[in-house]
Amino acid sequence: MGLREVKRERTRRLIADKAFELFSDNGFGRTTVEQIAAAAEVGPSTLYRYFPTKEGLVLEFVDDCLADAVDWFHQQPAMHLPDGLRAVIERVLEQLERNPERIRAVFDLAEQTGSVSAHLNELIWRFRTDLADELVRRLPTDDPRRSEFVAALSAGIAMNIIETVVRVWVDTPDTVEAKALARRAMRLLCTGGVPLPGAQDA
Amino acid sequence: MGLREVKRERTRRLIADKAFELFSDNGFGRTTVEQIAAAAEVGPSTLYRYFPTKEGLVLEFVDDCLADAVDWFHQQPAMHLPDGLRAVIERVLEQLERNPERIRAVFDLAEQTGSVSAHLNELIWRFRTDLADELVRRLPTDDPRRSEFVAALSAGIAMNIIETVVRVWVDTPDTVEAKALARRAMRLLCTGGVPLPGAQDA
DNA sequence: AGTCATATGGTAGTCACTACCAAAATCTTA
DNA sequence: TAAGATTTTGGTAGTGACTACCATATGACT
Repeated sequence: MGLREVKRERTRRLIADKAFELFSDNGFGRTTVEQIAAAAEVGPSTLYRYFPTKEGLVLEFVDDCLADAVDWFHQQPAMHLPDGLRAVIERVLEQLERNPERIRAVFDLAEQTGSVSAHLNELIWRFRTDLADELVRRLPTDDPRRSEFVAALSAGIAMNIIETVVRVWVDTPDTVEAKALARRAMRLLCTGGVPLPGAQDA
Repeated sequence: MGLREVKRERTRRLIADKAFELFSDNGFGRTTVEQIAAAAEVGPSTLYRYFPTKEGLVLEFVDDCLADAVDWFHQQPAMHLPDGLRAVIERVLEQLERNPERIRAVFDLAEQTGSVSAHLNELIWRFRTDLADELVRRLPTDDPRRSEFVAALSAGIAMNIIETVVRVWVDTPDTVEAKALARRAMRLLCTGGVPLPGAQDA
């Protein structure tokens, strides 16, 4: 790896770190990108070469985790769908757990700031569609409509579990591990602990 | 109702209609709020008194539909949760179906424009949390943690069904009705047609 | 050292959005 | 209906995110 890439990596990290620092000190809305650029000792135009938007500064890590999980799943061999879903869910949580403070910071910012929350939800939505695309490849092709429908619903359920687990997890002092929560969620769903709409009995 | 409110209502509709017109003609990104204000023959400051953001112009109808459904559910008597979930889902779809062209336009814009999609997802997320708050009131209070968890997952599932159904519905020539799709989704979920993650058999 | 590719900082500009104020329209009451 | 109170409106000035563009600086290669 040449010096160029080393520097690029360093600058990128520096910008993101300074950004989180300023956001947590002064709040997202009361921090300007100029201030971030100044703190990282780069020009604003450089900052925008690294990050697409102010919100992107916050969400890059989450984006990477989700993208990684989709890639990873893409390379997995064929397996039964329930196992596959469980595997992606756990993969995402493992990725996120690599940096718990960052995740907490992200969700704190999202809770306080509408535009961050919106971009986060957008990210999540994209993950869901990517996952659905991946799932549909593993479903029978005789009735494409049905398979797309099933894939979309399945991806939604996986996403739902991840999202719910993470939200609980970030609000919890670090005694709980995300994967245990996820397993609990899956058990609740499979055993009827969570009521499915339209089911005959409660 | 005084003349004031009549005019307010008229102006509000006029602005939104002109906005959709311009967006569909020139695209969201290539339309400025000044142009919209000019087309509706009001000043930009007036436009901003009616709508919070450019995206809000697009999403007001969806927002109203979701808000209505939460309100409506809030007033419903106690019922078994599966029936309740089914009821909210159908209520939302009924509301949305009141104005199919608008919904299609909204989702078209969301597909083309990131910021619209982000705001839409944000709206959906808020609906999900509101619904979860409502559900938790109807669950046992002996283990609040568990009830919150179940409520969040249930609300997510309901939202998932609504979202999936609507996305299919807007892409479909109007031969299909949303409620029928929703019932199909519910049946798939309850009968194991959709694989639940971690289930023992596929 | 010299040349090439890329990274950087700065400038100028667009546009969404806010705060504020004076004028116009509507409502109220005598 | 006239006068006053209240709400609605349009305009001005400004902030800040973001883009396009260009000249300069910096690391890469021979």
